[in-house]
Amino acid sequence: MQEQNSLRRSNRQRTRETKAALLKAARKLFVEKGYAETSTPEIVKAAGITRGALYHHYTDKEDLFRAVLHAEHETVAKEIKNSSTQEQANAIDALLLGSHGFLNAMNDKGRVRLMLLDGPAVLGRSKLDEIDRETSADELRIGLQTAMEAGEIRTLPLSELTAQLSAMFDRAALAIADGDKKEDHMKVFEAIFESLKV
Amino acid sequence: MQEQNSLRRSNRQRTRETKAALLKAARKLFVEKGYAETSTPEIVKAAGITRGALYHHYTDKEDLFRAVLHAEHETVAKEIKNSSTQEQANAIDALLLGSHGFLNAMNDKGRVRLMLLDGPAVLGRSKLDEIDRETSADELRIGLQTAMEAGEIRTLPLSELTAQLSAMFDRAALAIADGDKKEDHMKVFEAIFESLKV
DNA sequence: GCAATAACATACAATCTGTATGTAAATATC
DNA sequence: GATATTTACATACAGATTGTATGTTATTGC
Repeated sequence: MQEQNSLRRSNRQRTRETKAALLKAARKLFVEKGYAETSTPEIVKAAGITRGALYHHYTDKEDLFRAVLHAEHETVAKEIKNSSTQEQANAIDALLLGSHGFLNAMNDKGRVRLMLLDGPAVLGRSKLDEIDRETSADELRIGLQTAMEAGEIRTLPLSELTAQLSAMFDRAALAIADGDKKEDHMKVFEAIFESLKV
Repeated sequence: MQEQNSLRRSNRQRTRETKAALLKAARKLFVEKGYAETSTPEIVKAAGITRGALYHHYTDKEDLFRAVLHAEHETVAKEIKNSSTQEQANAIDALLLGSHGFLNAMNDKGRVRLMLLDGPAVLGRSKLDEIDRETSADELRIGLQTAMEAGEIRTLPLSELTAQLSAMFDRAALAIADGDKKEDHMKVFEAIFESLKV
């Protein structure tokens, strides 16, 4: 005698809803208090489920964190994409526009903590970079590569240049979320991008 | 009837020795396993004391970590200083030499983890930057400032430039400790430093 | 309709952290 | 130089957290 009421959901739907609630609650708490200070009992309470469900869908707390970060990277990638709809004529302008988009998307203390402080410490840079490649499609690297091949910017070790520029973006985002002026950081970017010209 | 044997130590000496043993054991474990995975029982066991002593000398685990990081930053600052004994004629060369020194000093996976991954996550960038100012005397910033004032390099927002260059150094150190070639990162540095010329 | 499995909930064992309390050694005081 | 006070610990404890083991209920495959 099964309950044939409105609560009936397929397994796929149940999983989807549970995971969604879990991710939402976890993101909120990770953002507010950081990874280490957020407990799984807190998370599941906020999500309206139990720890049993959490450990059914994710292998451990770190795995849940990884899922949250993955979604966050996707969101940021999307926001950046939306912010710069039109194609840019040259590489430098594209870089500048991308920087603006990134800094705007990252202008959030919690998000910065999630992605730039806890992320590397909890998952390590390599796993983090992997998420980044998956979600952002390695946009910066590709952009630099095409610009290099087109002779628009100097030929330099691609991976290393990408890593270092990316590090600059991250640090700027961190500083801006902490009160720095976006414009001042952009001035530095402009100078450095300018210098990449052949 | 006091024990007048060789074990008699002044309080100052007791404290010094206990703290030293604690710092040494803690550093080793933090480097090997990271902050979160290292427990205080482990640390005190390795140091040959008890948790009571730890909590007597440091307010909590984070405070001990801060002390470890402080010492580490001092060591690195010293290593860099030693590596570049002679004064450089111009700002760019000084930057290049400093970069070499930094990357050499940081060529250690554990040290990188300690200072560049766990450090920011556990203490936050602001506290970390404070340690850096205390130990390195803000060398990079001063160097850039004098170079700027001497008209050797472009005038740009000083703090922001310092932060971004520092971020590049850090990321390069991280990547090199992870297997990247130092030379490739140096090529990028060279290009960017070159571009700072007026 | 029943077996098998997925999606949970509950209970448990092993830590870990910070604190409270107790003790011995060193130092200040008279 | 004996005693009081403070410092430097050690031990014991309370609360909380993590991952796992074990149940239970709902869904799905046959």
